[in-house]
Amino acid sequence: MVTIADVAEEAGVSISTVSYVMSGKRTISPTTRQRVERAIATLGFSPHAGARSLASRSTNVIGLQIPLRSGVDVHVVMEVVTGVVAQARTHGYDILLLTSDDPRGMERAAKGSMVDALLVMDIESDDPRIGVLTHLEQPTVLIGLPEGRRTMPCVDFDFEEAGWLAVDRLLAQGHRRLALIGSPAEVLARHTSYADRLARGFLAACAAANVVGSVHACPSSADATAVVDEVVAADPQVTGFLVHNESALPHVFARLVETGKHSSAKPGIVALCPEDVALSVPGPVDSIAVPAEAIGSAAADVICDMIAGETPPGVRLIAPTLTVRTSTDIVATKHPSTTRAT
Amino acid sequence: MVTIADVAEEAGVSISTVSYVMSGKRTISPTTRQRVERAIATLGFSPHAGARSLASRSTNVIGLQIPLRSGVDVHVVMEVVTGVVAQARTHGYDILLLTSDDPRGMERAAKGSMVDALLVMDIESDDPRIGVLTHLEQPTVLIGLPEGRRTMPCVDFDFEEAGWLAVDRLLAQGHRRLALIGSPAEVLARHTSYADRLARGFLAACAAANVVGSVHACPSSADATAVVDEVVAADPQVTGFLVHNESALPHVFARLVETGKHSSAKPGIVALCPEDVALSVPGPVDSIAVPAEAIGSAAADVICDMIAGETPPGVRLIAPTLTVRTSTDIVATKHPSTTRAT
DNA sequence: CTACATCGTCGAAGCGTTTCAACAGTCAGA
DNA sequence: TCTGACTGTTGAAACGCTTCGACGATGTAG
Repeated sequence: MVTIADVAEEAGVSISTVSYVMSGKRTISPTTRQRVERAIATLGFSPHAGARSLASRSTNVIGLQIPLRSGVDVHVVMEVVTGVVAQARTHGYDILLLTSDDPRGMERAAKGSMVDALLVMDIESDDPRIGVLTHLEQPTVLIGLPEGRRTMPCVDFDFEEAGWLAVDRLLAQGHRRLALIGSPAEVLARHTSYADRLARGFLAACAAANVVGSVHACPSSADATAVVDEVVAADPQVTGFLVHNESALPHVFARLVETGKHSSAKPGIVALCPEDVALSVPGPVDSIAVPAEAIGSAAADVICDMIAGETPPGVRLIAPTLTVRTSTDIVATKHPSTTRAT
Repeated sequence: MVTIADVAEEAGVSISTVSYVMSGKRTISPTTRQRVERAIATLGFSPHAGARSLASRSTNVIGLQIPLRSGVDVHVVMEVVTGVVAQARTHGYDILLLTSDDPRGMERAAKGSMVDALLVMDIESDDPRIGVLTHLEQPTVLIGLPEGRRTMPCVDFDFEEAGWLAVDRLLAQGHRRLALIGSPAEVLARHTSYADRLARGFLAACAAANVVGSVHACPSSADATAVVDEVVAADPQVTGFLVHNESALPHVFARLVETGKHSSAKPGIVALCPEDVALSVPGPVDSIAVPAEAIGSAAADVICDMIAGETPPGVRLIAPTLTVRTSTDIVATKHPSTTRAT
């Protein structure tokens, strides 16, 4: 292993000079800098992460808790992770993967100084992990939005607003009885933050417009077809559907087309999903994009800022955007950006 | 921060004694051990990972390179990751996420002593990263199977054998013209290891049986339907289909049912995908499970053994299993385990 | 020409572990 | 009773880096 001492010797300078060249924390003459940089290159030196973290009391690693629970949308999770990793790297941070849903994994990483900060996904409305997290020294950011007093910075897509936006669109198309075909039952049951907020926005918008709206759990499989049939059987006059379930979307779409509830002439669906999923369905659907990768990079930005000592933004919500595909004039209706602070 | 010195003082012993209690590398009297353990518990001590890695020259972290390229099956990737993380934890290892496809990310992690070993997914038949990896000090395991001289331990599902097995089944059902509906074109184009091997096994089995077999790329979207139509148009007599594309499966299934190529009475499909995907399709299909999580934990086992200094097994392939769902007697045909070594 | 910043560099003191060599104490065998 | 082996414990030396304080050398103002 090549150490900083080897570099120092090769360059004919002291160890501290090499260190200062690398960190830029002191002014160094151009000639010295060049000699050191050349020595680093020739020897292929890269500093020992452990030694560095011991001396500097920081690791340049962020712990990322990702959900393994059933019912979560892997596609979206992966995109969020992608966004986090890529953006964290631009700030010079690596990602340590934490998967156990039990918060002791995070505690272990934090107390063992393995990470400088924690990023937690798959937040529930009343998440039991938050208690543990508040006692840690490292800054923490939630991807999601718990209910009640928010003691911790949060980043997420504005699902509540997305509910309003979808209802707006369905109303504009003349629908007066709406259904939200949502996440699998287990996701709703544990009050996953995004599902709760979407339902809240959807129902509030329906109530505000004095229109009937109902929320339905839906499995991520072909059984989604059955759910559609049940919803229609329960209220045959339902004509507008907000679908928030990536895996179920193809099935729901197919069934609604079959039963004449959706066509390009008479559209009845707004899909809430990543763009490529909306495009992969055999026919046009209006959709609100879940900007999963953007959520990830926003979260990475926030947490890196916090590590750098900047004050966290409280809550940062990414505004939804509706893309219309069912009218002949294809337009992207951008919604005003709603970055709120708490 | 509470250090080992605090624990030592609290317990009334020396620092080294505390260290030996934790590592178990020396015999300690029961009374001392208890005192130390109590002190650790009261103070809530957990050792500083950086200091530990500096002194012991090992990090207890494994770097995992996961693919972000287009066309890969996120579902399968996630399951592999799950398996890796869970199994690595049982060996006391954490996972550092590396996502850049450029091998310099891995080099950085390795040379900076951030990881004790590397696990690389999404291997291509002639993977350019392997050259870089061989020059690293840390042991490396590939999840996948490159062609040619294998200088590195590999773990994977036996896709080649799966090709044979699928053909066996289709032949047994009386099919004589077979098609493999496979991965997206970009995956085939870059010669992703599993796609190559599956095609090889499939074609070899067809040739051995003196039967027509063809391989087709297929996008992971509703356009899969078009691919089915093209395949059938090109050779209307094709009756047996091996489908290896999780996202396309529902569409391919639907189209083959519509066109009368598949029904429970006259089955024409073998699906190669995770079990739950095969079960989510609206009707019975025979399937060969891709045991993604098992691949992940097998890889974790191998790499942990290597770190522990045990000799690697060369190549470890997990044998495929066919599950028959289209006959009235539902049986799992287990294939003889084929763990080969190179 | 002196006084005083400023600049570039260096020596050395940590950072919190692990682990080696050594050392008291106990015990069994001669 | 003495010797040697073994047990349980300890002090101190690494491990490779960051960073503080100090120190000449140079430039600038009085």
